[in-house]
Amino acid sequence: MDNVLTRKLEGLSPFSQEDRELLAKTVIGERTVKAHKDIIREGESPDDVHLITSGFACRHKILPDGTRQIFAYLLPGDFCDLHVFILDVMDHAISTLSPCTVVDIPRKAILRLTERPAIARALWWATLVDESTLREAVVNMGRRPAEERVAHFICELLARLEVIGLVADNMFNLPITQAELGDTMGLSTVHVNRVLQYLRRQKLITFGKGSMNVLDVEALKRFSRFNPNYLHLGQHKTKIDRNPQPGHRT
Amino acid sequence: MDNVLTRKLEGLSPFSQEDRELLAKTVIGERTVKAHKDIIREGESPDDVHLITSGFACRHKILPDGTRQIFAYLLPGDFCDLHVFILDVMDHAISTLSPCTVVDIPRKAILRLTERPAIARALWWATLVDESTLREAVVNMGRRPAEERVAHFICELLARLEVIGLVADNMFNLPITQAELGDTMGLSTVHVNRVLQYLRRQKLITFGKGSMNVLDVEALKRFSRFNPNYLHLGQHKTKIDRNPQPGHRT
DNA sequence: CGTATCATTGACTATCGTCAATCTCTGTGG
DNA sequence: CCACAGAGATTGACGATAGTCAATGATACG
Repeated sequence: MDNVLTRKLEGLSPFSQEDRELLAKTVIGERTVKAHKDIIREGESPDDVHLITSGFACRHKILPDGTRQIFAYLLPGDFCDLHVFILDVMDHAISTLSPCTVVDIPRKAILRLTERPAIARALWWATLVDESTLREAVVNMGRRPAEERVAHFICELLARLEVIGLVADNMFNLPITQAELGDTMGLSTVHVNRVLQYLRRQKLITFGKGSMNVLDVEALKRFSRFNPNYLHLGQHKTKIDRNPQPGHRT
Repeated sequence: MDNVLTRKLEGLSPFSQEDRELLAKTVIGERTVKAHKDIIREGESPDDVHLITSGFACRHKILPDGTRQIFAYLLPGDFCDLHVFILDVMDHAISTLSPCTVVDIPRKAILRLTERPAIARALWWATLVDESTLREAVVNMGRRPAEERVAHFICELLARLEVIGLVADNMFNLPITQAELGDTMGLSTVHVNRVLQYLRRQKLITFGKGSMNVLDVEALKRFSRFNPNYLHLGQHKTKIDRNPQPGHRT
């Protein structure tokens, strides 16, 4: 049974047995972190790199006026701060949304990983997919009305969680509040609530008690014009993109 | 006289004479591209990497309904598509906003660059700064009202252009239309116009005939709560951040 | 000049935010 | 077992920000 990191990185291409073993040896020493705790704060420059192995965390910034913007969800298999190798300090914070387990990986171990070309390439790939996901977040905030925006976000989470095996029957754990969803989508809590009700009325989803249930995947994808290309799923051709959207032209 | 690329990459740390020479040898063979032309289209996987050496280009996506979202400005010294080394295809397009000059650099030449540790590190750094800038774009779209959003964008451009020596007297060339500004900020053309008028009335800027003039830099930074940390300017401590904003707490 | 592109304006609308109250749980202490 | 507190979800009323539409200016270019 491979760990989440291996599973995710093999999205690009399969590893040799040695690479897989090295990865397994590297991902050891899980610790638990409670919900709503900081893993790294803005301004810090941690010695270890942090890998989420279970639970939901997020990258976010808090503005001078106290409002918050979340710009990325970190799921099991995601690195928090590979970049601190190069950039001196964190320019944003990383906090847990739900209880998480985290592995602290020393810089040295990461350097050892990057000596293996296949792994180095996979890490590079993961970074680029993060960047691509961020670009889509800009599109989402800039050009989609609230209903589509939230729907698109749900499609993205569904696709990403499916890859790491955390979706069953189009349903997944999402133990976050509507206020946190608002901080993610750039919407007020009240408006998030209205949007969720709309999506429920449309029989697209149900959401409550920390669980998201997508009732009609195809309709949700159509509604939000979800095109999973930007996730560069590669090997992971799961059912989420077996029916690619034809280009809409109006 | 160093080229724009060298000048930009030395923001992290100075290069040896050999590294500087290698960079100079690599950046040869400029070609001109007219305004509003695609440099790379979505879906392509170019053989060469493209470096902007003068003019403004942008990363953008066009949505099914025809609306467009620009999510990054590419200035002289910026690479368009270093990532196509790893990701198979472009998930977005890159087009010129103004007339540009571009250097096409073959994959091989890039590989030769990355054999020099200092250069490899600098390229890695540049990629991470791009990502950080993208994060700030999400914050900007999600949590700032239109006036601050546009003001913040102007501060960012000012800081980035200053580093490469394209600002004189707080004034810089910006030959783009208000519609393009709208596609950048997630605003309608009409609203961009209203916002620009507001900023003019406040005596913060003037903008017209392809030229942006920041009348009161400090006031503009204060107004948009601009904190340049995310640009990781490093060596480039120019006057833009000689007066860092104290943390506002309300 | 005539045309095209961009900037500007006004009137109207709609999306979304704010405020404040209420409701629904869930867990806790008595 | 029940009352109560606290967190989060939900509602309604209202206002503000930003979009749409359509007309009008301004400028540049052939």
